[in-house]
Amino acid sequence: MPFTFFRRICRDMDIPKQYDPHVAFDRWYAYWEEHGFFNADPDPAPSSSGKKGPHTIMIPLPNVTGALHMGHALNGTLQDLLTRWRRMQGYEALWMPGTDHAGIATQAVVERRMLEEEGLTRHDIGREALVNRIWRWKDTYEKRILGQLKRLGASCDWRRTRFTLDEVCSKAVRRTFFKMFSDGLVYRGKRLVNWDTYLQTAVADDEVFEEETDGKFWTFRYPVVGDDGNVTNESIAFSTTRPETMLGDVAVCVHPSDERYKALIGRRVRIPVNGREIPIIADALLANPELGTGAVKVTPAHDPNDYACGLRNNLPQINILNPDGSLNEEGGRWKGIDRLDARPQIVEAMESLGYFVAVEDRKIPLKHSDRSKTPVEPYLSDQWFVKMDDLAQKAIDAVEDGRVRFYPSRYARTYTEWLGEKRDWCISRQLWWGHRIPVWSKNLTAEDFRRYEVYYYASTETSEPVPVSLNESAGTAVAIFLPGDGDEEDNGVTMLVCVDAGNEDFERRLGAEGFRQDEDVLDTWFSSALWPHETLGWPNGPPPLAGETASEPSPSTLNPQPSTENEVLSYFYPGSVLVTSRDIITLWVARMVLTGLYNMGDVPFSHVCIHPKILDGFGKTMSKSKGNGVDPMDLIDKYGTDAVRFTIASFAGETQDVRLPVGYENPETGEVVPQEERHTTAKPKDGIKPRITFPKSKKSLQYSTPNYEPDAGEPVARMVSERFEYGRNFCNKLWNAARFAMLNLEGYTPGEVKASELTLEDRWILSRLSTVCDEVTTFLNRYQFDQATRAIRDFTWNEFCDWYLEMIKPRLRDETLRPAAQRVLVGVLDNIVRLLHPFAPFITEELYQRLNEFAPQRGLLSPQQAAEACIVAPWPELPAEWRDADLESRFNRLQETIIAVRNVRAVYNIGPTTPLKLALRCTEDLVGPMQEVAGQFDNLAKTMLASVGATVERPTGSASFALDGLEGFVPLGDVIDVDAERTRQAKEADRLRNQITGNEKKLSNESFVAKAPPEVVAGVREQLDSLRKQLASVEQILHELGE
RNA sequence: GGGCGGUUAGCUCAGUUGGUUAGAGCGUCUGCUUUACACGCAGAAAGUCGGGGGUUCGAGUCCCUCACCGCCCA
Repeated sequence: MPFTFFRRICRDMDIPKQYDPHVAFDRWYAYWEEHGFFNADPDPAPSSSGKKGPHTIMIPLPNVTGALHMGHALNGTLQDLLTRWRRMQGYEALWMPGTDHAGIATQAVVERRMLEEEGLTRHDIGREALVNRIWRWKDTYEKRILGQLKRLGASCDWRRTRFTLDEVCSKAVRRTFFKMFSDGLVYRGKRLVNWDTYLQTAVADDEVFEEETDGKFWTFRYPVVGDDGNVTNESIAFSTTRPETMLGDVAVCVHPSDERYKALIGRRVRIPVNGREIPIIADALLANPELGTGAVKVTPAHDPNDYACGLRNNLPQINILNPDGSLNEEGGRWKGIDRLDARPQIVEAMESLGYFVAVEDRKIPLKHSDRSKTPVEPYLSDQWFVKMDDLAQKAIDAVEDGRVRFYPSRYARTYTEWLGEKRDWCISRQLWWGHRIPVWSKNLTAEDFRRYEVYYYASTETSEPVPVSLNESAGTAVAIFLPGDGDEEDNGVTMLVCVDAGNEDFERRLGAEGFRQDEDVLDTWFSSALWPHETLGWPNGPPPLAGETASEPSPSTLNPQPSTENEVLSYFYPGSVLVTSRDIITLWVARMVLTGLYNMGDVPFSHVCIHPKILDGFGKTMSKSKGNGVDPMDLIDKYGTDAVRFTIASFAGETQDVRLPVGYENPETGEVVPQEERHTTAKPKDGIKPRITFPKSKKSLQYSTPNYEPDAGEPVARMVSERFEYGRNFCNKLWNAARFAMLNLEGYTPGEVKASELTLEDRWILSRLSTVCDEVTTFLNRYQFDQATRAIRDFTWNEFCDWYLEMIKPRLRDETLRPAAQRVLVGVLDNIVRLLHPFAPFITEELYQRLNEFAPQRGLLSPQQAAEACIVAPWPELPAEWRDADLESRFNRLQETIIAVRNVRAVYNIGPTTPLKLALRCTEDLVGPMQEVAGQFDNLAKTMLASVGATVERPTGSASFALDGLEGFVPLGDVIDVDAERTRQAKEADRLRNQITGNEKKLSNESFVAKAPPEVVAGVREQLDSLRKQLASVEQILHELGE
């Protein structure tokens, strides 16, 4: 058993001076997993278990295309932080892990690699073989991704890990599609898409990027056709960057108010390269009289603006391209030639026909496919759509009425405005990797038609065809009928049948009858939209947990209602909060809400926490493909998980994205060179790979960039970012504070601490601790992670370590005072450790377990048995009565005094071991308190409080300071440099005078006194008073120095 | 073109509903092996809050405008 083993280690081993994150990771991650602390299950007895109920977070499923990057590390850290925090608060906290098949991205990566390494295309190996290869890729990366999450400390319920293409998710996808199809929400239609001619698939708008390319801007003329059908001398000129699209032109368009062309509107022109006659039309939206010739050609099938114009003006759509980018039969003599090769030939033809006008070079913004990096073509193709009007409206309502709330709230607008467009969702992708569209179709023969005519009439008797359920399949298949899409003139009727999951027999029967399943797969977002409920087992009941034997899958039935027997689903749905970055609010968040409402009748989560993005040192989004990315695993290697998490959490504020400048490190010497932009774009030149030069060690090393792989065996400079020293140093500080405490716990006994045993510093630290616990809870409630980290860090370092620990040292050396000091110390430390656990789980578990060894019973202020582990220890909550503003301000006065003495020491360059004396002149009410803490002057400033009182005289040869209601004198004898001291005091006097003038000005301003709130005016008066007193003291000091 | 966010110390960022002298970490400078910590301790220097205009007794904070950077949508 690892724990008893650890007990032994603990006794026998000294506590090292430096925290070793790797040791802690190895020890505790396995321990947590073995004890099942990550597992979340429905609470069978919610009324008596003491649990606060469920807290559910669904991971924004990383896609299996590649490894995780800094963005994922931030995203994962925040989710784990929330999960651990809620778990400690007593919620049944579920963090659901899983990965996404990421259709096009993954297929493209595998295809590209296959082509590079083996020279094969997907058409060479076929659908099944390609899909098998992608599954192997998925297995590799899924493993890697889950491993990365674990190294980040993720406390996911790994038993519930899902993959969007696994059986559970597939059934949910299939059911949703079937349900939507049955409800008439899914339809097939033509649409202009971004066509990747290389991958031969449509790519979504967010999968294309624009790049300036060198292009040409041609101007041509089309001759106007006379009434006799022959071309006239008149012509109309237009410009284009893609001359080949002339083959698909269906009109020439001018602005209705353009005087130059008014007379031509309604007449016809002839396209010289194919002889087609097309009209000249007027359309104010498309033609801009200010641009070029003012006339534009209209190619609805190959340009989005022209497409819209075509719809407005009832123009035909002529597709001129084959899927591979070559021209089809519309290309005439260029049929079969790639459109880019045909382009110059068509220009030449126009020129020889005499219709060429001009050409100029021009930079053209051209859309490229993110996946293949080749230019995309606007292309008209058959696609499947989901009708958005009603679904989108319900999802908008859910945000507007507050059932779903965005943090920060401004992001709600991104969501509602996008959904408000209610553009139908194109859900088909021409890919092989994904959920195949479960629709079978056939152009019905006369015999087929007789068999299905009942359904045909049922479906088409209404003005708009409705889906009808087929009796042959026990209601698990529905059909719609469309006008035939065969090539023949009279092609009758096409029947489309959508089949629910689990009806393979019926699918086979359809196949036997000559029905063919749609080749396309569904958009990846269609399956990830179901993530919040499909992972919990909608619609077939709780999925088997990994490691358990799978139960028989329940038979699929046509039951559009959510299963009421699935207690996992009913307990954990709806989720609590979705944590993500803003770029997928529309693509994913909106669609999850929409499908959640559709399938479950309820929103998938009540909060959406939008966190910043991590940018590189130049303000660019970090990505592996840009070469500016930092691998979080490298950072974890170097700084440790706790440090990376704590630093990352400190980034996560509400306002903006975070720049993360990085450097390259020479692993041998540790020398770091800051990254420059040229490093990210450098490419091998003449076979020589770029190197980073390290000026100090006079070495140069290769480094990894996406542009090339370092040579095998070469030492490689690794990427680092010194900002993570923030977290590392803090962890080490905590470690050593705990180390100090444990070294001083010798002889600790648990026991109640009586009020009388509490010293000033005890009361102060308890007051501060209580405040800080409350603040951190509040910040986390608002997802203000940066504020939470700051509150904890400042408290732990600047208050607990810098003051409290220093102040109790004398008591820990005193036999009689030690027991109470130990009890308060260990109690405070225990709270700090628990407070920090969600941020830095490993160091806190390590310390908590060590504390369990030294002081298994501890607490504020009466001892209790500590929890088995920090991960399941209660979240700190301390009495509000401990917060004492008055006491804190008295304590601040003490701190200020000590700082002033230290200042004297520093200014006069007096070593820390040289004892000093201090005389304090102060008001009567301060005499007692100052005498009480006299020991602390000695302890914290090596200074003896020689005298204190209202009438204390300034000893000659003293360095002095003046605080509010307090003057201090440090006799320095010969050490004092009178000139230096005079300069110092004169400077202080100037500073005070400036402020006094400022305040006097304010008070002499009548409108300030009249209009500002009275408490503000009073505050200024009070301050002025105090400043004047301080100035008087300083002037007195100066006066004495002058003598 | 529309929308959102940003511009505060050399760098990276905080700065609640307007109200004392604008903060932190890193870096810089000075001193320190002070029995938890040099991944540390004690000090110090450093900002015309992007420019301009306005509202107000009072603006880093609210309004207008311009410039630049980033993202989203067309």
